[in-house]
Amino acid sequence: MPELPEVETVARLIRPRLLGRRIVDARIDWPRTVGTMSPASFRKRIAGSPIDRVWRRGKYIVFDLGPRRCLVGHLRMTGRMQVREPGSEPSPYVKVSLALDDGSVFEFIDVRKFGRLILAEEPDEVFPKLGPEPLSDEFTAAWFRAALKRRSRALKPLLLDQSFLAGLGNIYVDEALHAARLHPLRHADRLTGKAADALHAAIRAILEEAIEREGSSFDTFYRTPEGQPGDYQHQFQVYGRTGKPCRRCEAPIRRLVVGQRGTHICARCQRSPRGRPSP
DNA sequence: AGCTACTCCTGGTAGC
DNA sequence: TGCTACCAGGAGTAGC
Repeated sequence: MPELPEVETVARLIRPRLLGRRIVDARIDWPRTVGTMSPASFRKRIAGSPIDRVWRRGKYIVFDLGPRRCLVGHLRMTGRMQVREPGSEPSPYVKVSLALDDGSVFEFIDVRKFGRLILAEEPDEVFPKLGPEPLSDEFTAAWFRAALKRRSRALKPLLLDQSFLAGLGNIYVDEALHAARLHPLRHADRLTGKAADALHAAIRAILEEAIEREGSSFDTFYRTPEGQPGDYQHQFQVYGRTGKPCRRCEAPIRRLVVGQRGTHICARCQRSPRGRPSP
């Protein structure tokens, strides 16, 4: 599922194809994708809009479309965005198409239809409360230490909470916790400063490397807008490696369920909150 | 505050 | 081979 590195990759790859273009028309094949606005209204309002900027916040991609108009996209589970050349065949599972002034077409593709592409005046109308960007200067080790101290929740649900920290999802949370040798059920306020710093460093390092590798493509869904798979899945230490040996200690990777989410750990490297290896 | 349960979806796969 | 049942999960919401 697309998380911060995948979303950042999408933004980087579609940006040069969109900047300076103007949207001339829209086609909506699945009305829910554009939220509560009617397809007719969406089409009428977006036509003629210039694409001034393409940026990312957490897992959202935002298209600034002139004064007091923007398009806010979220890929959720299986969403993709791409810009196809004039005259080329439409992709399967396209939910929204935006015809651009050079003949190319922006496509929002989404097999499971969870993704959204919302037209609004300001992004804040669409964004829920979002925590800091993990790769920004705001996300310092000191801030993270203090923020963890204020929360009693288990690390896994806390790190998945976008209002705490924006951009992490199931994969990168599991990877970061393993890198920092922390069990997903450890409680945030019980971490030592050293452990909090290790987690902070792990989150940043993993996200940076994943972006460098254009994200992860562990199943048939995620592809970069150029149609290429990402490369970070080869770096996975725990995610999707149930039963395989931990690359650090050889113990088999275990899968558990935490907060309805599949969770992957090395029971030897990541000690349970009780201080014993997980059952 | 933070937990669980439920909802939205459908391709892939396990089991028969 | 062909069918059915179930799984994956981000995030919003409801209820406790």
